Amino acid sequence: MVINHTSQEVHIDLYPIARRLLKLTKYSLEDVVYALFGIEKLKIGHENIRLFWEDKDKILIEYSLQDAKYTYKLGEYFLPLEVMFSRIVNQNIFSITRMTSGQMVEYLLMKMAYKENMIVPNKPDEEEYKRRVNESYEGGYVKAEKGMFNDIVYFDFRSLYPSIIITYNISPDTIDCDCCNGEKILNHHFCKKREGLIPKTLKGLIKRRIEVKKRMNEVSDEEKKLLDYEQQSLKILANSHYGYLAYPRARFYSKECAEVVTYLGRKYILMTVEEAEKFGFKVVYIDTDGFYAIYKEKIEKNELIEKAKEFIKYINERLPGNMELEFEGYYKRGIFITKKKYALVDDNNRIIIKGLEFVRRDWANIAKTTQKKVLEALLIEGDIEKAKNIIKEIIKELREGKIKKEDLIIYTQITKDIKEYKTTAPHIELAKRLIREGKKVNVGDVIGYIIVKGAKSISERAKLPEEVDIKDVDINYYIDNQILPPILRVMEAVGVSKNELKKDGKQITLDSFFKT
DNA sequence: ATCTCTGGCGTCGGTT
DNA sequence: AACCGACGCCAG
Repeated sequence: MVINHTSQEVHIDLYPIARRLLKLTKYSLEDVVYALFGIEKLKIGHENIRLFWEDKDKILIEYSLQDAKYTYKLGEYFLPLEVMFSRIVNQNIFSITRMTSGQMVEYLLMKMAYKENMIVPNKPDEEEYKRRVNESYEGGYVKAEKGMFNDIVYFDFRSLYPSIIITYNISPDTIDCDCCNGEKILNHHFCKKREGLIPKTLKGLIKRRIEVKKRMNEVSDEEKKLLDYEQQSLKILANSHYGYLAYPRARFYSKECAEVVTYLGRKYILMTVEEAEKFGFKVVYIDTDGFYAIYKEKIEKNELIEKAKEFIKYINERLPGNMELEFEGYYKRGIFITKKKYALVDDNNRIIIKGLEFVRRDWANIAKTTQKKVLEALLIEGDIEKAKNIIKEIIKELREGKIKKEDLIIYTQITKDIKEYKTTAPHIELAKRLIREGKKVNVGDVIGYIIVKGAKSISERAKLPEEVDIKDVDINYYIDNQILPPILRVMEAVGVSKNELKKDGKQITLDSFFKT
């Protein structure tokens, strides 16, 4: 896909951009373009090759026109961000579009190092790379309490890791310098006299972002859009610096620096949580740089929000450097299931779902939508009985065969060469069979499959959707392994135990309970 | 030929 | 039945 700028020889290949986007989805390029821009799907594939020969001109013109539309729309949508990266990192757009974030950070740091008259370290050789890969260290702090809560507030640090790096001057060129001998953090100290390369770079990015955001309020809508892209790209780059420090192929690698960053992150989130509890909050969920809390006693919503703002003021007066806690929002109800899995609803009945099966690609649609309906019943209406009825209803429909094939497809990605897999799994076994049949399966392909009836293992019963007759679908698999587990986890979190759901039944399966 | 990092859950298919 | 490694995908 190519943009040709007629007045000069600008030649931008949009495929790398499209590929990056597609990697995140289970959809084809055509599907995505259709969803984003509403351009009709059209392929010059087997389906219309006959048409191609019969009516060569027409189809060729149509195809070309559509290709141009695709290209234009993709460019319109993605190029501004790439252009901004290009300006900040000072590399041409062609290169930028095929760079990873790690590479962009590296080029930016090299540019800064040049300005500072610093010598840039070499890339590691393979031996050094392997050594680095095996170095591991502790990351963010996570803690979760199971249950449903009302009147929840969420606090989080504004760019926690970047602000720690700046505040403590953490950088490969400042760690354990010979000129200072200050306070030790994890047995390391950081130079007090010279500003490090990474803090300096981050400061620049953040300062520019603040300026851009300020300017956004003063300009036309047209210009505002562009500034928003600039602001976004600055944020992405700033947030990538911590990861870059621990990236084994980085020139400016320093596991020690990364380790200190996460250590301080844990220290500050725990300290802040402790202060919040002293302030009267009860913290129910913590993850890395933010936490959800309720108030120890029942108070009005407005009062709660006042307390939250008071706490923000109190804590920010005590946080060092440019570290800052923010009051992100109020939620009228939330269900916390495990670490990394929870759902919330705000005042406008907007539901936020994190980590649950609903947001994952590798669960069948029927399981995901059922979970969402249950969450809606619980979060918006607080109605456990209604949630149970939804489950019964879905299972009844499934038994009656009222189900679309598409809702049963499970999508899983092939992430490496088929020969390298050590275990058997449905998508792997299916991919192996496709290869045996002479079809091509590439790394990165997303395989969609449906489980059919039979006595063999699940892997052996995974079939391509087009091979499956709806009558052969293993409904029991979908009920017991797809629909029930995700919703039971939700129900358990709101205090309905599995046993309770089973009633007094000993051999009564969950499935049969829901049938009645 | 790689693809910024760690923490974490849950499935599948094995083993004991 | 309990446990474990490989795997995929998500949160932050």
